[in-house]
Amino acid sequence: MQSRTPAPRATGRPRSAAADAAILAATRQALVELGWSKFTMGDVATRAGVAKTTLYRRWAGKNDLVVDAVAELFDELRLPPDRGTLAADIEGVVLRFAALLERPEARTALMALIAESTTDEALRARIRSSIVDRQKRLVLEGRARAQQRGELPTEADPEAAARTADLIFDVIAGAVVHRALVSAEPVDPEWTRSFTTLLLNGLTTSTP
Amino acid sequence: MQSRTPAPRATGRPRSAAADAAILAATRQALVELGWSKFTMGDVATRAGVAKTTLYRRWAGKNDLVVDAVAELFDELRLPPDRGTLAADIEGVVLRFAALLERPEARTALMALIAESTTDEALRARIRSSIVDRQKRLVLEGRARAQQRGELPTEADPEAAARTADLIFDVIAGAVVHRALVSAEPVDPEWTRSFTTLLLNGLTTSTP
Amino acid sequence: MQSRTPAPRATGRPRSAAADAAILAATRQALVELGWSKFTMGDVATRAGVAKTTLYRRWAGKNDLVVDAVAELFDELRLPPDRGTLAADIEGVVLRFAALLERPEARTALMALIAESTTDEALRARIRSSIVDRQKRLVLEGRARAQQRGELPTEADPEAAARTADLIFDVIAGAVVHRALVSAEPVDPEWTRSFTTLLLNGLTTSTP
Amino acid sequence: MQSRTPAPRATGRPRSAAADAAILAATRQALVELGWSKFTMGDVATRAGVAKTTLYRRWAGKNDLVVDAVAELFDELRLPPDRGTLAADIEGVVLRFAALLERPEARTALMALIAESTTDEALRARIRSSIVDRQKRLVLEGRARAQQRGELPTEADPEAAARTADLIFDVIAGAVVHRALVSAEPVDPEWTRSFTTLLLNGLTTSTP
DNA sequence: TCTTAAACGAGACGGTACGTCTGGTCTTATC
DNA sequence: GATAAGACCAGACGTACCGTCTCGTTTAAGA
Repeated sequence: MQSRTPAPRATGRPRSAAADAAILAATRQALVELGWSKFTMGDVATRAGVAKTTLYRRWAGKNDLVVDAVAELFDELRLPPDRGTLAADIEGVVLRFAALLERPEARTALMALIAESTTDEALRARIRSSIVDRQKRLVLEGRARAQQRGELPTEADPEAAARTADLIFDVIAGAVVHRALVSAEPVDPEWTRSFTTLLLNGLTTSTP
Repeated sequence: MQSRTPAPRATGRPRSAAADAAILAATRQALVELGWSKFTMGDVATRAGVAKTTLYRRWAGKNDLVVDAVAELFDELRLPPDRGTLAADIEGVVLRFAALLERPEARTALMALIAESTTDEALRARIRSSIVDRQKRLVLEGRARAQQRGELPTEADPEAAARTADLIFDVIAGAVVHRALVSAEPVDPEWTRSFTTLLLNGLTTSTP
Repeated sequence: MQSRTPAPRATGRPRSAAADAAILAATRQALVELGWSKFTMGDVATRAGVAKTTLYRRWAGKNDLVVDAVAELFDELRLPPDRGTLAADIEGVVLRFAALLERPEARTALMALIAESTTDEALRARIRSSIVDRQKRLVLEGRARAQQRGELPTEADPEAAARTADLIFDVIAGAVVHRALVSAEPVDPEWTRSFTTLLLNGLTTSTP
Repeated sequence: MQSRTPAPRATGRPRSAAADAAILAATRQALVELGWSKFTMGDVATRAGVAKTTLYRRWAGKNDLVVDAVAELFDELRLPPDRGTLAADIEGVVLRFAALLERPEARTALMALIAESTTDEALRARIRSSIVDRQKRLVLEGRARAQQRGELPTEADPEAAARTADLIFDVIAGAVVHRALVSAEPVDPEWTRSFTTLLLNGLTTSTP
C-alpha cells in the first residue's frame, strides 16, 4: 500500500492520513450498498468527505482503490489456533474464509477485480501480491503443523512441495469460492466437514 | 434463452433470427477484444450491424445479453468419450473445461457476471439455469460410468448422492477456475494429473 | 387536400374515409393536449385507432398532416353578416380571427408550421395555399362592401388595389397574431375597437 | 441572461466565459444551417468545441438556449438617428426590424419559440423579458420625439398612453413579421412607405 | 362467386437525438 | 503543495420517435 506514496516529500502540506482511512472505509461501505456496477468514484469521495482529486492523487482508478480496500479485509484472515488435527485446522480455515466471503464488499469486489484482471496484467499482479499470495501462508502453516504431528510426510523435493501447496490452495480456495458465490449455497459446518473428508481421503475412499 | 421471447406473438413483423445470432456473435467478439469494462452495448450493436433498440428489445441490459452469449459456449462442453477409468474421465473433463476458460470471452464474462450476481438475485438465477446447472450433468454422467465399472459404490440415499455430486462439482469447477483465473497458472496435463490424483486419493494418501 | 390522393386507383381495397377523419381529429386533439414539441405520429395513430403506416400512406410527415388538420379550422372562418359600416365589419372579422387563435391547436400549430416553413419552401407554399391565401377573400369582400357603401373609393389600378389588399391583410392578421401570441394579451372588444380606429383613421388623427 | 447564473459561487472552478460566447455563437450558426427542427444540442456542443454537459449546466434545454442566443441579436436593434419626421423614424425602424428578420437564425428561432411558448408559460415569460419587451422602447422613444416635434399630442392619461404604445407595437411588429414570414414577401422601402402612410393616415384617408 | 391487389393492424427494424451519469482532468481559492 | 469545490471533455447509458419494412388479415371492385 505504501507503494503508492513513492517518496516522502519534504515540502508543502502533508497528505492527510485520516483521509486515507476515511476513503478506504467509504469504499467498502459503498461496495456493500451499491455493488460493483453502481460503485462510483464520486460517490466514494462524497461519503469520505473528500474531493475527487484527493482520490486520484492516491489511486490510479477504481480498481486500484478497491484492491487496497479489500486487501485490508483479507489481511484479517488468520489460521485458527492449533486444534490438534489437520482436519480440524482445515475446517477452521475454510469456515473463516467463508465468513469473509459472506461480507458483501468482499464478494462483489473480489470477483469483479478478477474479471478486470483478465484484461489487465498489472492489476492481476497487484491482486496476487496484495490479496491472493498472502493467503498461501495459511496452507504452508497448516502443512507444517500436520508434518510436526506426523499426519503428513515431509517432502524431500522443495519444488514439488511448493507445487503441492499451490494445488491445495487452489482446491480449497476454489471450492469455497465456487460453493459460496457460484452455487450460492451456504458454507456451513456440514458442508465443511464433507469437503474436508473428501480432501483428506479422496473420492474413492471417502464415500462409505 | 427462450425466456426472453415471453410469448409467440401472432401479429406484427416477426423478430429476425439472423439478428439474434449476429448479436450474440458480436457480443463474444467484443468481449474478446475489449474485456468487460470497455464492453458497450452501442459497440455490440455496431458490430452486429443492428440498431441499439434491437438489443434492448431482446435483452434488458449488458448482463442478460452476456449470459446468453456465454451460455452458448458452455453448451458446447461435453463429457469426453469413455476412457475406461474414472481418473481418465476426470482428466478429460478438466482439460475441456480449462480449454473453455482459456477463451478470453469466457474468462472475463464469467467472473464479471458472478460479481454482478452478488447484488442481483435474478441474475444469479439466470446464470445458474443458463450456465452452471447444465454442467452438473457432467459430474452425474461421470459417476454413473464409474459406478458401472465398479470404481465407485452405488449410494443408497439419493439425497446424499445429490449432495456429494454438488460437492464434487464445486471442488472440480472451483479448483480449475481458481487455478486458471485467480492463480493465473496453466491447467496443463501435469497439473490435471496431480489434481485428479488428489481428488481420487485424498491428501493423506496421494502424497507418496 | 385531394392532392395527397394523386390518382384514383382502379383496384384493391379503397382507403377508408373514416380513417381520414379520425386521424385529422386525433391530430387536433393531440396538438391541444401536447403542444407541438411533444406531438408524435405514433401518438396520433394510437388516438385514431390506426396503424402508423396508414398515416404515412396519406401524409409525408408531421408537417403535412398538421397543415391539413388546421386548414380545416381556418376554413370555418367567415366574414360576419354585413353590419352596415366598415368599422363594424373589421371588428367582426378581427374578433372571429381572434377566437380561432384562442384554440390551442391553432396557436401552436400555426407558429410551428411557419417556423418550419422558413427552411422548407414546399411547406411554405402548402401553408399559403391551404391556409393563408384563403383568408384574403375576407379583406376583398370587406373592401367591396365598403366601396358599395361609399366608405372607400374604387381604385382604378387593379395592381395597386391588390397591393393595398395585401398590405391590409398583413396589418390586420399580423397585429391580431402578435397581440394574441407574442404579447399574449386578450383580443377583446376594447382592444379591437382601438385597433379598428387606428386602422381607419391613422396615428395622427385617431388619438384625440 | 444572468438569471441562469443563480448565485456567484465563491468556490470551485469558475465557469468559462469563453465557453458561453462560443456556445451562443455556435447556436446561431447551427440555426442558420439547419433550421429549427434539425437543430440538436449535440451538434451545438460539437461546433462550440464543448461537452454536452457544459450546455446543460447552463441551460435547461433547446428553448432556453435559443432564447439567449437570439436575444443577443435583438439587443442590437436601435432606433435610427432622428430623421426629422415621425414617418421617417417609423420607416427607419421598420427597415431595421425587417433586416433582422431576414437573418435565418432569427426567422426560424422566433416563430418556433413562440410556438413552444403557447404550451409553456415560463418560456413565454422568458421570451417577453429577454426579447419582446425590450423592443417596446423603440416605440416609446419614437413617440417622445414626435411629441417634441409637435407631430403627436401629449396624452394626459398615462395608462391610456401605455395602451396606445402597446397597440402600436403590436401593429408595427405584427405587420412586419406577417409580411416577412407568413406572406414571405420582401419588406422593401416601397412596402415600408405604404405601410407607414397607412399607419399615420388610416385606411379612409391614405388611399388617394 | 371467385380472384386479386391494395389497404389495414401490428410491431420489428436501422437510425438519431435526447438528457443523464461517470470517469478522469483542470482550475480556482484556501489552508 | 495538498485540499475542497466544482467546471470541464469525452463518451456510454437507456429511452423515445422517426420513417420504413414485413408479416398476416380484411375488403371492395372486377372477372
